[in-house]
Amino acid sequence: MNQKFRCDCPFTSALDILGDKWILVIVKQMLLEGKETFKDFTESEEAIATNILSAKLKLLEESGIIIKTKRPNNKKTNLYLLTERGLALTPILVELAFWSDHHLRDLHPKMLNGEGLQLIRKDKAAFASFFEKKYREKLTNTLFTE
Amino acid sequence: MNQKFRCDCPFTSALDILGDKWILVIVKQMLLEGKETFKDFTESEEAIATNILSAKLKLLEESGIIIKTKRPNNKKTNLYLLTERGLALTPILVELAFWSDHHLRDLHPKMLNGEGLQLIRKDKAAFASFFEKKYREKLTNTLFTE
DNA sequence: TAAATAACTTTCAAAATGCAAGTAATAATT
DNA sequence: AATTATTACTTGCATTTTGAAAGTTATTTA
Repeated sequence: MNQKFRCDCPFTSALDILGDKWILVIVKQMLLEGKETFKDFTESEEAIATNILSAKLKLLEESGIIIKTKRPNNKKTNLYLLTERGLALTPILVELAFWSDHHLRDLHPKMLNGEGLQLIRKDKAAFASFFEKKYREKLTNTLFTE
Repeated sequence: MNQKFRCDCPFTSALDILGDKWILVIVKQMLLEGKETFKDFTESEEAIATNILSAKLKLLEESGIIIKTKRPNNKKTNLYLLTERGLALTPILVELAFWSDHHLRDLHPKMLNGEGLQLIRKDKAAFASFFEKKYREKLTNTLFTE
C-alpha cells in the first residue's frame, strides 16, 4: 500500500496522509491520552472499529508516524509509539482544538471545556511542549526499562 | 444533512468537520489561490470531481465556513467566500504545510519549495496574517463595489 | 490444562468517492 | 432574435472505503 500524492502542494500532501476521520484521532489518543496498545484504542471514546484501526495503524507505520514494538517481557501485546515525525503533529492538533474552541461551540454546545483547553487558549506553545515533553519521558521509560 | 459529532472532544470534533481529503484543500484554494467560483475549483491542480465539489461546498456552507453569494451584476456565477470561521482555519493550514515541509520531503521529493514555504519556516504567524489580510481586502472589494 | 486476553482477519452491508454524461439557467455572439 | 457558450450543477453507475459483527491465532494467567 504505497502512498500516492495528488500533486506537489505541501498543504495537499499533508492531507493525503492526515486528511481523514481517524488518523489524527489516533495520534491524539497516543499523545494526550497515553494510549499505546491495540486494546487501548478499541476502548476509546471514539469507538473505532477493529478493522479500521488495524488498517490505520498500518498506514501510520508506513508513513513513519508511529513504530510498532513490544515490551521485552511480553510477547503478546504490541506497543504503538509516536516517532519524532508523529510528535511533530502536536501543533496541528493544538490548532484544531483552538479552532473548535472558538468556532464550533455554537454547533456543538456540549463540547468539553477543561483545563487543557484553557491552557491552549492562553499559550498554545506551552500546551504543545508540555505534552511533547511528557511523551518523550514516557518513551524513554518504555524503551529503556523492562 | 446535519452534522453529527462522535463525542465531546474538541480535537475529534474539529475532525468531524475538517477530517477528510477535500475540505481543507478547498479552503486552501480559496485563501491562497484566490479561487471563488465553481469553475475555479474544478480547474484546480487537485482535480476535484464536480459532484464531490458540490457536496463539499454544501457542507462548508452548512458549517458556516463559507458563504455562497453572487456579484450584483452577474446572475449566473456563484461566489463562494470564506467567513471569519473559515479564515480562522489559516493557522491549521500553516501547521500542515510546516509539517509537510519538515517531515514529508523524503516520502515526496518533488514537493514544492517556494517562497511561501520559506516564509512559513521563518515566521508562521507572518504568513498567516499576510494571507488573512489579503483575503479580507479582497472581501471588501468583492462585497462593497459595483 | 483450561480459560481469558490481545491482536488481528474475514465477511458482508452501507456509505463515500469518482468518472462520465446530462440538464437548466444565464450570458455572449451572430 | 436566435444560436452558441458558459456556469453550476445533478444523475447514474462503478469502485473504494468504512463499519459492525463474528471468527482466528498466539500468548498469558489461573
